[in-house]
Amino acid sequence: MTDVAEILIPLALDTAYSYVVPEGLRLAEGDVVQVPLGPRETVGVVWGLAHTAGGSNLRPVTGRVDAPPLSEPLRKLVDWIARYTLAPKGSALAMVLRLPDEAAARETARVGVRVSGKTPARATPARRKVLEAAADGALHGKSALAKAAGVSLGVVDGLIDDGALEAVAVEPEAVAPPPDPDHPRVPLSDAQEAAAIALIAGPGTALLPAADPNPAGPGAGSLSRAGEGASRGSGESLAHAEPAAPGPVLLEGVTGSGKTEVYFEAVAHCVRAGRQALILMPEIALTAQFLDRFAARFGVRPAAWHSGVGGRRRERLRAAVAAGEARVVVGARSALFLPFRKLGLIVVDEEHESAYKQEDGVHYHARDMAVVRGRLEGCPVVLASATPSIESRVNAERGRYRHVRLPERFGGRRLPDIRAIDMRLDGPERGRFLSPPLINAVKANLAAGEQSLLFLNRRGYAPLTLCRACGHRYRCRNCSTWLVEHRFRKALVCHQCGYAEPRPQACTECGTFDNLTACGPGVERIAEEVSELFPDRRIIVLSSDFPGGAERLRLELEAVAAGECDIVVGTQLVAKGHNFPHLTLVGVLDADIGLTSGDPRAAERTFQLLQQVTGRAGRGERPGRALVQTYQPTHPVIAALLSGDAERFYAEEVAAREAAGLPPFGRLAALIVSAAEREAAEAQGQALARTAEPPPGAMVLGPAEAPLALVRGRYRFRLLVKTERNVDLQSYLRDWLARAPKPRGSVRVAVDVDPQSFL
DNA sequence: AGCACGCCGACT
DNA sequence: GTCGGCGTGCTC
Repeated sequence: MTDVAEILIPLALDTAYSYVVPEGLRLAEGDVVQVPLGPRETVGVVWGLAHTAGGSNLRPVTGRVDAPPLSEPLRKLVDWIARYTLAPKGSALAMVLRLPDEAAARETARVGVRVSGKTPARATPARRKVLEAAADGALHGKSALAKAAGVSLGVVDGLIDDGALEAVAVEPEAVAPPPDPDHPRVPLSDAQEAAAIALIAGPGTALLPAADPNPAGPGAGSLSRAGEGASRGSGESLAHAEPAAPGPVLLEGVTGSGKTEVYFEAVAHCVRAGRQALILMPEIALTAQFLDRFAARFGVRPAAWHSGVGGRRRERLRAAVAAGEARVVVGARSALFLPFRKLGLIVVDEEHESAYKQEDGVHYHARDMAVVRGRLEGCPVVLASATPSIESRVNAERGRYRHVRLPERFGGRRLPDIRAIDMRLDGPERGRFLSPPLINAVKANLAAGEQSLLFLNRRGYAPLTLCRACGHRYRCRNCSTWLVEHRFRKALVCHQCGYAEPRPQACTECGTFDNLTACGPGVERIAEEVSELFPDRRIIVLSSDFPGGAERLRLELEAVAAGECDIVVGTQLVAKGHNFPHLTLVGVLDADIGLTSGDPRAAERTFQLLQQVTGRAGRGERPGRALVQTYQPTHPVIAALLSGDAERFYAEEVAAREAAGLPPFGRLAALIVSAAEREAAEAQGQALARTAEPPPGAMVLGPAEAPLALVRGRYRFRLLVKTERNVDLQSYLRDWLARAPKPRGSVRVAVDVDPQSFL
C-alpha cells in the first residue's frame, strides 16, 4: 500500500497531480507542500489523500512548506469558483495562495537609531548636526535622521560604526490594531438602530425597543454594550457571543441614510463574538474618509487590503488574518481570498458596483463570490447599497436574501429635489452644452456662496474628432471606437485600450492644416465653457486622468470636500466614494449617455449612476437640488429618477427583461475571440457567435444584435444565457463551445451568474 | 508559471 | 548558413 496525495498546484492546471507521500511524512488535506514539477520545485496544496496498492511510478512529495494550511471552506471556495467561472482549478487556487513572496521576505526590517551616550571619537560639524538632531534620545529612522540633520546617510552610518549611535530594530507598527466594538460613538437614529438589530438578529427575532429608555450618554445605545439588551428584559437579546444570523442580507438605504453606521454595528457584534469581519469595497471607495469613519466608530483605523499595500506589510497583514489577529479587514475584491481563521461576517459595500467584476485571469464577481464564501463559512453576508443591482433585489424579493431597508435619510435630511431640463425645449446655444436653466441655477448657487457639481460621464475634451475638409473621423487602430481628444494631453486617446497618438496639426488623411473639429463634449470642454461663463470662479475638473496621479487627485478631492472650490466638473469619479458636504446643486449634463449602448445592463447602470450622483446634492439639513439635462424626459430611467420611484423602475426593468426572454438576474457570459478568428469565420460566411446552436434556452447577443466591442485586437461578445434553475450552466457552455467549430487560438468564456442558483 | 519544441524572417 | 520571434503544449 502506498500513500498518494493529490496535489493542486497554483498554475493553470485543471486537475490535481498525484504524488507519493514519502515514508514518515504525515499530510492532511489543506497542507501546503513542495513538489517536483518537470525540472523544478513548486508549491501546491494537498487536495486529497488516498491509499493505492502496488508500487507506483509517481514522483514523491518533497516536503511540507511552513505555511498555514488552507481551511476547508477556502478549499471548497476554490473548487466552487473554478467550476463556476470555467477557470482551471489551479488558477483559482492561485488567487488564494499568494505565498510570502521572496522579494517581500528579503525586505530588511527597518532599523532605527538613537544616541548611545558615548561620545564619538571624531566630532566633525556634520556629525555634530546629527547628534543634535538625535539629542532627544528617541528612536529615529536612519534616513529621516540624516535628512533632518541635512547630511548624507554615510555620516549616520559612520556614527553607528563609531558607537555614538546605536542601531535598534524598529518594532514594525501593528498592521491590525484591535478595533473596539464598544468605543463611544454617536447614537444611531431609531431607524438605524432597528435596521442594525434586524441585520444582526435575523428573521423572527423580536426587536429591542428602538429608543433607549435610560439613555446614559453616547455609546449607551442598546447595541453598544454587550449584555445590556438582556438586562432590559425586552425579549430576544443580542447576547455577547451569539453569532449573527447567517445568510445573505440586502441592506438597502437611500444615499445619506447612514448605512455604513448600520453595518458597523454588525461588524461590532461580530468582533464582540470573537470572530473576524471583512468589509469589501470597490477600490475607488476605499478612501481615507472611509477609514476615518471606521476609526470614529472603533477607535482605530481598520487593516486595509488593496493593490497599493505591498511588500512586507502585505505579508504581515496576511499572516495576521490567518492567525485571527486582524479582527476587521477593509479591502478591495482580492481581500475576499484572504485566509481568515474564523470569519464571522462579510460586508459588501456598494454591492451594485461593476468594479467588483474581475475581468482578467479568473473572471469573477466579488459580490457573488462573497455570497458563496459566506455560505461556506456559515456566516452572514451583508450586501449594502443605495441602488442595489437588479439581481440582488430580485433575490431579496424572492426571499433568497433577507431585505433590510433604511427608507429615510439620517437626521431628517431630505432627498434632493430633482428636475429635468428638456433639451428639445431649453437646449443650449449651438456649440455649447450648458442649457440656460442650468446656467441660471449655477449662477444663483454661486450667488448664495454654495458649491455646484456639473456631471458628465465622459473624460477628455471631445469624444470624436473629424476633418472638416475630407470628413475623416479618427478611430482607434486596435478597437472599434472613436479616439477621444484630450486637449490637456494634446492627444487623441482610445478609451477602450489606452492607445494614444498626438493630436495632428494636419489631417492625416487629406493633409489639410488646422481643419480638425471636435464633436461633442467631454469634461474638459465643459470646464472651458464654465470658465467662460464664470471667469473668476474656482473651477476644477475631476476625472480619472487627473494630472499628477492618484495622490494629487486624493488631495484635490479632499480640498473639494472642504469646500475649496465653487464648481466641480466631474465624471463618475465624483459619483462614487468621496462625499462633498458643501455641495448643494448637481447638474447632469447628458443623462442619456449610456442608455443606447446595447449593453443589457445599460438602463440599470445609468439609473444607479444618476441616482448616486444626484444624491450627492444637499448640505446638512438643507435638501439639495439636481437638474438633469435630457432629450428623453419620458424614458423609464429618467422618469424613475425624477419621481424618485426606484421600486417602479426595478419592477419595470425586471418585467422588460422577462419580456425579452432574459432572466431578471443576468446570466451573462463573455466570449472573447481574436479578430483573426472572427475574420476567418466570416470568410466562411459565418458569424462566429452563431456557428453552433447555443445551449437550450440561451440567447446570444452577437454581431447581429449588438455592435461588438473590439478591444486590443480581440472581439468581445456577450452571451446572455438563460437556463433553468439548478442547471449546470458550465456544462452547457462547455458543451456548446465543444460543438462550435473552434478556430485556432483560445476562446475564453467568463460567466457572471447569480451564484445562489448553483449552491 | 516556466521551459521546451518548432517553424518562419533578417542577420553576424 | 544560424539567431530569435512567440505560438503551442506539457508538467504527476
